[in-house]
Amino acid sequence: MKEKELRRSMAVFTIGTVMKLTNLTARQIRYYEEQQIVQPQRTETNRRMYSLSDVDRLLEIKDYLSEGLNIPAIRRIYDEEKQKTAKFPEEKEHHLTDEDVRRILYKEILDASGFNSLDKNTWKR
DNA sequence: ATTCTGACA
DNA sequence: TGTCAGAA
Repeated sequence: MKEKELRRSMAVFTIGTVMKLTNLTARQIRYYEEQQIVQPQRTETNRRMYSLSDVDRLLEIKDYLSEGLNIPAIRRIYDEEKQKTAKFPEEKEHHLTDEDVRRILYKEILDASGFNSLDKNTWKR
């Protein structure tokens, strides 16, 4: 299943088609890149090229944002995912268990909403 | 015609 | 985030 990963990783979409696929504006797509949460490739002429994975990521970012997460929080999530990938190169699929994601998201949502007065042990687990 | 960067009435 | 300018 390495062939599939390769295809999902190949940058074949222009920002124009990504806009249609994600319903995001070019401004937003470029901004997210600025914030380091998506890293499209560039052509020799400096045009951004996105892969299927990038599109999925953009769609995912849209969800996180609507769930109340801010850019820094989202960046941290992908950074942690990258750290685990580096730690377990073999396990290509489940880098983060559903529980890991829930725990992280719940914490981030509280951070983003400035509701940090609660005891961390209250929603631990 | 499309995309890029930088800037802000 | 929108939008406009000037360049590629």
